[in-house]
Amino acid sequence: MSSQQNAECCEPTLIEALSPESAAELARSFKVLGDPVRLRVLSLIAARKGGEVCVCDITDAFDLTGPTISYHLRQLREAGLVDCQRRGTWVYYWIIPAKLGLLSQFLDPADAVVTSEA
Amino acid sequence: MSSQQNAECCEPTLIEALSPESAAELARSFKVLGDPVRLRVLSLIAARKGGEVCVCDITDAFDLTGPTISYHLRQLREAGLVDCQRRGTWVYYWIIPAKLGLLSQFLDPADAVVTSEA
DNA sequence: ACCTTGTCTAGATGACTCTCTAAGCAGCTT
DNA sequence: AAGCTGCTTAGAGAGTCATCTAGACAAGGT
Repeated sequence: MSSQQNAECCEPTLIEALSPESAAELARSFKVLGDPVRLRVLSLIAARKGGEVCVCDITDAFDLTGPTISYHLRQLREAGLVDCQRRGTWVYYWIIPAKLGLLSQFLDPADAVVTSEA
Repeated sequence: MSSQQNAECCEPTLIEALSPESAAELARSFKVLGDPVRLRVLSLIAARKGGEVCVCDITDAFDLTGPTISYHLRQLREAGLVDCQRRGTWVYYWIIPAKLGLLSQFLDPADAVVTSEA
């Protein structure tokens, strides 16, 4: 948990030459976002008032088996996009906004950086 | 060309319940971003002064065959992330910023929307 | 102690992805 | 027109992914 590597020299953005290493790392995150089920799971969590959702609520929202939802949650977890905690019988998931913000800024560095005008 | 569907009712963001259709469409875009080669190609184009890059320059930057680069460029094209034009012998590619901005805002709606505090 | 319910892991399978080689088209140049 | 270079398409193969069923683990209730 809490392994955001934001302590590097600077976050990469699209308008800078991207090293193969940064590209590989970013691609891993975007690949996890590249599945409709995972996007809907993320959205379901993000839209929830308390910011937390029980796995059973997620499973109920899809026509998929428990193990399949569990698989997708693991992908999201390993990508650092969500984290979870067991509380008694149930396991609750929540979003890690910093990670999403990082990816967002990579795609649209205009927010953070003055783009290089010719 | 110029098929940005930004004329819909409103762009989806993470903090709103995401319809399966929107999820499928967004996932298609993120999936295309989920490859290190394609990210580096995008970055290479975005970082270029004039905003345009010839395919041969892209091919030179990778240890991959021409057809493989061509395959990735097609993925990017079909996702609406880049567009291209043949000029004489060479084909030039450029980025479609609006599409990237859309994806960026989806991930970090805080820029555009006041997030729902509990 | 046992059963029930919630969640995860293991293993299998069909589908898709990325890469290559071979071949094709487009446009120069001579 | 013949050949060369730049780029794309076609088809094949190795690897990866999403899904399932079966089984295991965890926690609570009786």
